[in-house]
Amino acid sequence: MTEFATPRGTVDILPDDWAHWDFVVDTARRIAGLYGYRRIETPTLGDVSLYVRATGEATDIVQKEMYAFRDQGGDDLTLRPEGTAHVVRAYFQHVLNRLPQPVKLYYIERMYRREAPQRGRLREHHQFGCEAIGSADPAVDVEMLALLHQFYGALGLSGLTLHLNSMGDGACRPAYLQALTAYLQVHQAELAALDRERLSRNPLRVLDTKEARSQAVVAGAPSILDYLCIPCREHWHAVRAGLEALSIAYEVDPALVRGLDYYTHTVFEFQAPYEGAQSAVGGGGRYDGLAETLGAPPTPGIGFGSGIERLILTMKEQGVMPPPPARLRVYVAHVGQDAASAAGRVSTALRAVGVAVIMSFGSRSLKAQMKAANSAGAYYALIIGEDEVSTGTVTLRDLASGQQMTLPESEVAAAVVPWDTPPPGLETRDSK
RNA sequence: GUGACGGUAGCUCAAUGGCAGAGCCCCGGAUUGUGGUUCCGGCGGUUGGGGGUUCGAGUCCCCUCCGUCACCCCA
Repeated sequence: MTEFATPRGTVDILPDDWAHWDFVVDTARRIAGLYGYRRIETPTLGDVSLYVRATGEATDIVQKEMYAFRDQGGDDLTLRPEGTAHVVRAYFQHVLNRLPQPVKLYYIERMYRREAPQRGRLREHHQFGCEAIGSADPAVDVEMLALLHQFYGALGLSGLTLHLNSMGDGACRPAYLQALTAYLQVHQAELAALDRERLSRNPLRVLDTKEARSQAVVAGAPSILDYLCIPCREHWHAVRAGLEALSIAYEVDPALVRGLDYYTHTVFEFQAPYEGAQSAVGGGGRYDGLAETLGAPPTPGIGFGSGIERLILTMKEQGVMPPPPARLRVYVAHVGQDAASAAGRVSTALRAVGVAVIMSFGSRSLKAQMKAANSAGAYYALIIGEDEVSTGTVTLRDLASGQQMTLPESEVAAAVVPWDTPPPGLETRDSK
C-alpha cells in the first residue's frame, strides 16, 4: 500500500476482471456487426460548448457533472460525459451524410461524470453505444431495440424489461408540459413535499416519484401519449407494431423521462430485475432535433448507451459466467544452471510456434515448481534437470493424467499441439 | 452537493475501553528430481489518515478520506 490510490469513483480493471470484460466487449462487437454497425472512436476530450449545445444548458450533465477545464492555450475542454454528441459531430465533420443513409456507428468508450459514486455508478465508466444517423424511419428504432435485445440475450442476461415511451417533439411536447404542470399545480397540496419541489424544478420528474403520498395524484396525471401530434403518434405506433412483430416484449412507461434535452419521439431504457437505483443497464432514444442544435442541416438520428460495468454487475448478480480464458499450455520447470538456459531455449522455441509458455524463474525446488505449474492451470509441465541436459532431452508431463515421457528437445513442439483445445494426453505413448 | 451507515492482514471476518486473532491466499517443509488432497511452519497490520478523551483506544469524541445506501440523476 502506498499513499496513492485510484481517484474517487474510478477503478482498476485487474487481470481477473478481464474474462467478463472481454466477453462483454467481444459480444458487443459481434452483435453490432450483425446489424451492420461500424466502429467509431472519438476523442476523450471535447469542446465544452459541444455538450452545452447538445445535451442542454439546464441538464445535470452540464450543470454539475462535467470534468471541464480551460487548457494552457485557453480552450474550454471537457472529458466526454456521454457518447452521442461527439458521434453526431463526427458525422458532420467527416461528411458522413454523403454516405448511404442511415450511417450506423458503434463505440466502446469511457465516459466521465462527476457524480456521487455508488455501486454501478462510477465517475469514469464504459459504454457500448450505437448511433444510427440519417433516417427517421421507425424501423431504425425497432432494429436498434432488436440489437439490444439480442445483445443482452447473448450475454446470458434474463429478466430485463424494456421500458418504452415517446417524448413527442417540438410540435407537441410544449403543450403536454403545460397541461402536466397545470394539473400538478392544482393538486399541489396532495403531493409529498419532495414532489412539490420537483414540480418547480422539473415537472416530468414528478411522474416517477417513489413517494407513496403522491401516487394518487400521479396516477391521474395526463400522459404524454395522449398529447402526441399526428406524426409523433404514427411513429409511436409504428415502433410498437415493429416490436410486436418481432415478439420483443416491452412496457409502455409514460413516466420514462430522459435527462438530456435532445431526445424526441422514442425513448427507452432496459431495466435489470434487481432493486436499486442503478438498475438501468442501457437506454437511449431518438434525437431528431440534435443536428440542427449543433448548427448542421436537420438530420434525424437515434442511439443508445449501455454501461459495461452495470452489465457485468448484472451478470454476476445472475450468476452468468463468461467463457473461461484459454488455458496455459506449458509450464517449464528446471533445476540447475545449465537446465535454466535450456529452459529459456525451449520456451522460446515453443512460443515461436504459437505455444503459450510460462517459464519458472529463480531456483526453486522442483516440488515448488510443480505446484506453480498446477496453479497456473497448465496442461503440461516440461521438466529439465541434470539428466535431461546431459542427454539433450526434456521430460514432458501431462498434468491431468500424470503420464510423462522423455523426448529429444526438438520433438517437444510437435507433442504439445499449440491450439486452444485441450491437448491429447500422453497415455497413448509409452511412458514410465 | 445533502443525509444515513460502514472501514481491522492481499481476501472474508473475529477481538467487554486492557497482550490485535482465525480461515483462505502467498512462501517453505513433510529423505534423492515431480503438482492437486492432507499435516506442519513462515511471511503478512502504523486497526483508512489526523487530532482528542483516558493510566490505557480497533473500541468513546471531533475532523478528513474512501465505500455503501438514499436524495438527485443516470449507464
